[in-house]
Amino acid sequence: MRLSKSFVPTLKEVPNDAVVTSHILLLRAGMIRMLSAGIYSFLPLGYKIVRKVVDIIREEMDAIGGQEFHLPALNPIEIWEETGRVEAFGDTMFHLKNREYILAPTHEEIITFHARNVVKSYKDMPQIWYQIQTKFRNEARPRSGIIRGRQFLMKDAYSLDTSFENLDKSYNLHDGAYRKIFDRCGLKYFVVGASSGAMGGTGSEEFMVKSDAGEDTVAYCESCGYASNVEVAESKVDALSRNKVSGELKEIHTPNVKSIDELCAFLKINETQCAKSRVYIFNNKPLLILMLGNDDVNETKLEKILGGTVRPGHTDELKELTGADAGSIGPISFNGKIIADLRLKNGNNLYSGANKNDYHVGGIDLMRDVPELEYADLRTVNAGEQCIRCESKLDVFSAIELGHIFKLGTKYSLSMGAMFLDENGKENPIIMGSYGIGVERIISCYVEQHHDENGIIWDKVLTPFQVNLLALNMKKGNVVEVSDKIYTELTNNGISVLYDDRFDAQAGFKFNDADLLGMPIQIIVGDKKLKENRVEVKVRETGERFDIEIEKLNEKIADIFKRTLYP
RNA sequence: CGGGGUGUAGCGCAGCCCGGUUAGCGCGCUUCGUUCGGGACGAAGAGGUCGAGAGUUCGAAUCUCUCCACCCCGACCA
Repeated sequence: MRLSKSFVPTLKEVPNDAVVTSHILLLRAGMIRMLSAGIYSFLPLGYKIVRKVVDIIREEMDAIGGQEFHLPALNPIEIWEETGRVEAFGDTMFHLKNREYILAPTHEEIITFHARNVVKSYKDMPQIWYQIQTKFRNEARPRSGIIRGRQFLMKDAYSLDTSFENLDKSYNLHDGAYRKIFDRCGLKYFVVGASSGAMGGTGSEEFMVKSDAGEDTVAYCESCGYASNVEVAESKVDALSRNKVSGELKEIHTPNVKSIDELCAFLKINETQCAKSRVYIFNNKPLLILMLGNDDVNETKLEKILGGTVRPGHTDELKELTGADAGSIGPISFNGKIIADLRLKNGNNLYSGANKNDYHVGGIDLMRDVPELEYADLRTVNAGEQCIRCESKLDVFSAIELGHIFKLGTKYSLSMGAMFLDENGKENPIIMGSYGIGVERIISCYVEQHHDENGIIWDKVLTPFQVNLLALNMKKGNVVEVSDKIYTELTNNGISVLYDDRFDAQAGFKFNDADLLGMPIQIIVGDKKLKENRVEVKVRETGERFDIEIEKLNEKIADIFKRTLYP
């Protein structure tokens, strides 16, 4: 492709609204442009990368027996009402104004719709159905360029099986395919145990890329490889040990003491002597959660235990429900259900709020003073705690979710009536799995992982063109002649070439654009070296430069490509 | 949805507090000339409903109100 005839609007300056590196570089390289918050156009160069990613995904999905569909993004709302997910998605789902349609945020319902009409016998399974298609989610806050958009490309796959054992097989096939896909794309990633959230189901794993731009938080153990989304992560922390003697309940005046730290400082006690209270609303009823010291409530764990969604109580509700403001709330005389974290189990001589502003209560014995108290693991894991498996120190960091695989089980088949007859003529629900990959996120993560101060560094797999040919001075006849010849020859040999043949652009301009765009090999044709019948070859990743005789150019390029740029 | 910020030429910004010629600067763009291997130089140009609407005023980019858009933090999120 001749750059002089192409639309590749590179930017020298960083657009004001871009903060995340991948966003900045993709904008500057003329690969994407924003239309509206969370809605992006791919320009020709960027779309070439999308197609490369999609091709890899397609190959690996086909390799595990996947069959590609193309399902409608425009869906009648009734199908979504069958599973109750219109409500579950809430405002995240786009609704049309002039017809009872929605824009699909995912496709479990549509797949199940087709499955129930067609898959009637155990002989019809297993099936793996997938598509690579645009999804719509009305994100309250899109961010980080194409990492979180309101419209985005997703590879979504669904498995249909006769049993949970067979679901495991389909799930493992996807696990393997996903690893191949991300490996081939040149990504460093890891796999973590995850929450299945609103998707429902019995098990799930996420494919994560470590990144400050990420919105998920991951706990990771370097020594044994334990990796888990903090939503479900566990660590080894000491529980309370019960004192032999329980003290008397006593109310203590604690003016202006709100946080656990303030309480400890005021009473000169340790935080492990404190029970922190958080009030949630579950099914319109108040729920008090007790945590040891400064431990944070993990709302995902809480919701899993309760089997429904909770919300933190509003400030004005707290006073009404407990008689006190946040900071003075506690379990004694609390009117409602109370659940305590396992670390507090059977603790005594504890301090907590008195449900009266500026007062705390000491000498609490949970066994004595909080009857019928339930315990559960409700903690959020912190960095530096011991790994649940090997007791080494856990690392906690941000990560971008690239893909997510779920064992759905029967959630959709039961609610939508997708049944089959087994070998004994007995009717059973289809056992389903669902598997997603964010296409734009692969690209963003790649750029996050492969760039330097000058721009993007593509390897030979995802790059929009394999070679960037720079004719340094188009006003010199010999430069044009040789460049044109190289361009034609390489193209005829099946090597894709972006040919910077811009007439007016100066050498420095072309060098900088080439580094920004990041094709793996640059061939630089300049008057100076042409006099010795040589051109320069530069490897973008390493910065290596070679002066090559024109006759040996093909050989050299083949040689460089033979080396795996990212092993 | 809560908090904070921004909106002036294609991009990056100044001007606004303290209202007053024809709204500036850098980059980019057009034309001509010079230059030509790391974002050149000179000269001459084009390009603006100052986010939108209403108000105050003799006069508004500037003050007031409403709305919109975008960014960041949080909440939420498969």
